[in-house]
Formats: sequence, C-alpha cells, structure tokens
Amino acid sequence: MIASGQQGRRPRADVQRNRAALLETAQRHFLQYGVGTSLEAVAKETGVGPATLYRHFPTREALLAAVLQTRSEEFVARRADIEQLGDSAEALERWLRAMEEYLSAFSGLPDPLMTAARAQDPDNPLTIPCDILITATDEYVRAAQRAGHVRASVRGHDLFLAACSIAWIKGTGTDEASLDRLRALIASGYREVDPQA
Amino acid sequence: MIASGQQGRRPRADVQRNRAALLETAQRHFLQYGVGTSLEAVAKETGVGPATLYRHFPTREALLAAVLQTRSEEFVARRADIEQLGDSAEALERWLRAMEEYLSAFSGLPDPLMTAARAQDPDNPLTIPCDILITATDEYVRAAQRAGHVRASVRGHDLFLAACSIAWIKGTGTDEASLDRLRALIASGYREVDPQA
DNA sequence: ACCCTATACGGAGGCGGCATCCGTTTTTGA
DNA sequence: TCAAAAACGGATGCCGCCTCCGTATAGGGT
Repeated sequence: MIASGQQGRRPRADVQRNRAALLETAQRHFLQYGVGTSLEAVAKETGVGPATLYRHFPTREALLAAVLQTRSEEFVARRADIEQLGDSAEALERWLRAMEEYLSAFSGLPDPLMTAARAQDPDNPLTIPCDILITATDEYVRAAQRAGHVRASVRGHDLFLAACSIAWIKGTGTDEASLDRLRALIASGYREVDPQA
Repeated sequence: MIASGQQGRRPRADVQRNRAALLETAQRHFLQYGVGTSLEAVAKETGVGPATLYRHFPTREALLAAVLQTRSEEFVARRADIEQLGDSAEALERWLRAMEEYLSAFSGLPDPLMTAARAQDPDNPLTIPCDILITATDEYVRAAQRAGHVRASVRGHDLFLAACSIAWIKGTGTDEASLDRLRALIASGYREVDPQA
C-alpha cells in the first residue's frame, strides 16, 4: 500500500525545471517586448512546446503574475532603504517613485494591473500583487498624514492610481521633462498646504 | 485631348459611398468594442471586402483619425458652451471634462493618441487631432493663468496628459468615485493658491 | 535491475485577425 | 455603345492563440 491520504507521488523534476526556465525566458521577453509579447515565442525559445507553457500558466495573466512574484521580492527589499529615513513625506515620495519604476518595467503592464485592481476577481492572478501594492501605499500615506504632510482626504488607492498613470504615460514614450512636470503637479495635489505658522 | 493639367477624371461615386459607409460602421465598432476591434469585421459588416477598407484607410490609425475627424466637429461645437461663462477657471475645468469624455468614447483610444502626441510623426494621421487638443488646452490654461487661477508653471500639454490619464483609467473600468478623487487631486495640483488677501 | 503507471510533454491543427495580390467588375467620358 | 481607368473583393499567406491526443519519461514498488 502506498502512503495513503498523501499526495500519491513526489512531483516530477522536469516540472520544476520547465517552470523555472519558462519564467526566465518570459521575464526577458516581457522586458524586451512588453506584456503583449508572443507566448509561442517564449515557449519556443525556452525549448518547450506551447502546451507545456499553457499547462503551467493557463493565461497570459498567470504567467505575468508569476514573473512579477519573482520581481516583487527584489522590490520589497527596497522598502528598507525607503523607510530608513525619518521623514515620512520623503518616504512616501520615494515609495511612489519605486512603484512607478516597478510598474513601467514591462511596457503595457499598467493595463492588466488596473483591470485586476478594479475587479476584485479572485480568479485573476494579478489581484494579489496589486492589493499588496495598494496596501503598502496606504501605509505610507497614513504615516505621512499623521505627520501632517499629506491632506486628510487622500487615500493610498488614489496615489496608486496616480502611479499607474505615470507608468502608463512613461510606457507610451513621453519625454522625461513632461513626466517630471506631471509628477510635480500631482505632488502639489496631495501635499498638505503649510498651515502658515 | 482631355482637360490637360487637371485631374484627368471625376472621382467615382462608389468611392465616396464606401468611405462613408465604412466610417459609419467603424464608429459603431469603436464605440462598442474599442479601438482594437477587428477591421475584418468592420469590412464584412459594411459589405465590402477587406481590401477596400485598407485601400481607403491604410492603417488602423488612419481609420481612427477619420472617425475622430467626424466626432471632433461635434466636439468643437461644445467650445461655445464652455466659453460663454466669464470665469476662465471654470471654463478650463469644463474643457478638461469635455476632453476627458471625448478621449474615453472608445476604449483604448488614449494609447494611440499619446503615441501620436509624442512622436511629432507627420505620417501618423492622429498627430493633427492631437495637436489641436493640446493647443486648445493651452489656450484655456493661459486664460486662466492671466486671471490668476492657475499656477504659472503649468502648461497646456501637462493638463492634456492628465486628461489622457483620467480617460485611460476610466477605460480600465475604475469606479467613478475613485476617478472623482483623482480629478480633485489633480485640480488642486494646478490651481493657484489663494494669495491670502 | 525491471517494469508499470501516473504524469508531463510537444507537435499538429483549428481558428481568427492582419495585410496584400490580382483577376474581375463598375464607372466614367467620349 | 464602348474602351480604359479606377475600384472592388475573394483568395491567400502569415502569425499568434489555444487545445487535443498520441508519445515519452520520471517515480517507486517489487
């Protein structure tokens, strides 16, 4: 009798290997061609058939979410750098910049992410990474609000939207100068006006 | 001898008819399915072959620009309504709202428009409608600045970007409440602070 | 060491959309 | 009425998505 009640058998080794190799290739392709890259090309370059890719990642979003999972580990490591400064206003600003970079790593990334953020769809694998970002943003916002640096009416979700927008604009190839102007405009929109001591 | 030096012959009647019919169908499809709709489907529903569509509109952008041309006539008619108010600040606000609606008529419209705005590419048929919008926005901005309602650092182009962003977010299906919060944030970013009389 | 079976693989193929070529039809103007 | 210019549209090749199913292979019991 085999170990009853358990998962009958140990998972096969090639599964792990293929999965890792696919993620590696996918990340490269997403970086180079954006989230709309050909999945067939990813499979071919990895050296597997298309069916293998789809078996591991049933949808483009699933593949994207898995790649993002890897990247987000590197990303959260930055939070230490961001937070070590005492000033909560600057921490928020840095966080928004970091998120913006994260969101513009793959061209076209903001779209599926926004869709996931809206829908609360538990089947959409992007919902989780999305909620993590929103929650984190809200923490920074609240901290800055407690210190009186940010207007009380602002929510983390709002600044998440703003960061997505900036990342989206960046993805369309707009020049940095225009982006800086828009960042400044948004910043003066959420900052608390000095109470004129 | 035929009329020398002229265009040898009168344009055929079916050309005009097909063009108009294609525009009609295209507008419906853009409204219903967004700018990514199948061009083959547009041709088929119009009752022409795909080649006819491509002959009239060599690229998706060309078709889009032609449809937008029609819509923009209806759009500029609004400028009268907007301007009849004396308050330049409110005029700017109304203009931004109108532009936002215009930009979100077809889902996915902001993307190709932004690309056209960036490139200054005279071959891109969307460049012209885009420049018109930016120029108009700049007029409203300058008027509001003269009246002291808008910060001097703001350019029309910046608020065009902002309107595109809002329209883009709208296209991803975000709820109206969040949009209003973001609009308010942007507005308080460009408005001049009261000089505390 | 062997074999049995669960498990995963991957090529083939159907589908739909894009874009073009070229033989055919329609329109114009004489 | 007819010839030529102009436009039409079906056929076609290509590509990417996604699935089915026959085949290969790893795991583990004997």
